[in-house]
Amino acid sequence: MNLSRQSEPLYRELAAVLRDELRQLRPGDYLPGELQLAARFSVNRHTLRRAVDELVLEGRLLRQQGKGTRVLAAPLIYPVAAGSAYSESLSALGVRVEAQLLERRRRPASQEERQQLKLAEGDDVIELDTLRLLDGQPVSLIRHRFCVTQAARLNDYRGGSLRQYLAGQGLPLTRSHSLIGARLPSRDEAGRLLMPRHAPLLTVLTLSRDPAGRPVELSLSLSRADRFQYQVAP
Amino acid sequence: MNLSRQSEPLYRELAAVLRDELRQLRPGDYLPGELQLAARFSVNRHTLRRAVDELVLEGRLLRQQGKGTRVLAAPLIYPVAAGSAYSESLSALGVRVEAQLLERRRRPASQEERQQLKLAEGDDVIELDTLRLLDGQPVSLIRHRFCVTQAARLNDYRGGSLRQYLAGQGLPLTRSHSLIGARLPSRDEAGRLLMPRHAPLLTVLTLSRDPAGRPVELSLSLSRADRFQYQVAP
DNA sequence: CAATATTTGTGCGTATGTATA
DNA sequence: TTATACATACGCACAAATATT
Repeated sequence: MNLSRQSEPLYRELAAVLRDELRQLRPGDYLPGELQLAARFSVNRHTLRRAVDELVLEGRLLRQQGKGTRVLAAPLIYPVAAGSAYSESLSALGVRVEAQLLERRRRPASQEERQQLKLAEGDDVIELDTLRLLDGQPVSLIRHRFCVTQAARLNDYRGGSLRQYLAGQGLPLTRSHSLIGARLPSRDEAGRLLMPRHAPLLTVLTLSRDPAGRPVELSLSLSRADRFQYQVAP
Repeated sequence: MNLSRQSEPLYRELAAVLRDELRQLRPGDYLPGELQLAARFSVNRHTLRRAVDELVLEGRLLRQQGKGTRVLAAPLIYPVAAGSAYSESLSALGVRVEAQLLERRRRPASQEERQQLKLAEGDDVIELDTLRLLDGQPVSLIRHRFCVTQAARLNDYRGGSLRQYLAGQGLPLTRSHSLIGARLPSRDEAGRLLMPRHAPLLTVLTLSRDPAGRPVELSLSLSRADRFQYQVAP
């Protein structure tokens, strides 16, 4: 096979060929070994690895030392309306929504938390970490922080829609404002979301208020940008 | 120098050392050459390059073939209110805002454009590409698409705030809804924004309407996520 | 202007370490 | 234990972009 195109380096030519061939494979399939592929294309293993690097960066492949290199599921975007609850708008689309409670902590509030939630120095916050799954695939990692005055209401929460649960407890929340950004995941976050470290996260920091307008919850959601977009509607 | 490694690979130890030393340098400074650095740490040039790769991935360094490797400016976040015009909210913060018109095209509308802008089959759109600079640094790449009926109004636009210009032409626009996501830049986009290919972009697709409520403009903005966050306020 | 040096980019070869089956 | 997979690290050579003489 002749990979002579001018101007493009060999490893990117290779990446293009592999990118194309990936479409013949199903998610979860393993790529042939690096030595085998390098031999097939008659290139050095380093060069083959560089080509594979490109596809890993693009989020198409997942490398696992000792096991092999797997094809990842094709990205799917689930638009989400900002105004409504997370779960409702999605289940309306026929998507299976799950939420797992990962951890529950109580600790002193940071300065930013005190400012946003109008807390006094020395106050504690309750922190809940949850993982959101859409159709069984992890999509968002959410860190909720509540005033400690709401602790009693949160005691029995075990999973599922947190906003629905709170509404049932007599505490309907409305979003007050959000700050949206993007960054790369930490090693830990990438692990929990089963994503490559090189694919971006969409970050949404939201302050929510109770019906009386008091700030109650500060949440930071980290979502796989290849599975998720955030919709702002009037 | 002994880079004792228990668990951490050499190139990441090196990256940590370099990351630390970068704080002594000013943005725009050049790093010593690769051969020089490799010699100083007594490692192979590949290993040194791999360490530098890490910092390039993190957006701290910019490589330029034939010139050298430069230290980039520390990330700065400019929150932007969704409701107001891009320029106003920023110049209020004392930031120098510029907009360059890169390109102007007229072409047939795509299906999505016809649907969003309520156009008929065969209608054309006017497409303007602009580059936004904050304090002289490129931050956003924006693609504006207008109904061809607005063509006359756009003829004299050469740069600066597009919304302000249009308001002056008797066409004040208001945002109707936005879809926010994140992805990695293409090679071309990264080049125009002077950013590494591995740092994420925040993408905002916005539909704007004229005072009568008619959809007039569809814009897609691509912003460096390390310089930009999007704020949604009520 | 041309020639040359410097700097990063690409590619090959080899060896060894580490995780997994 | 052994075999196989990916991970790290060394070496050398040349190409391409840029700067300098």
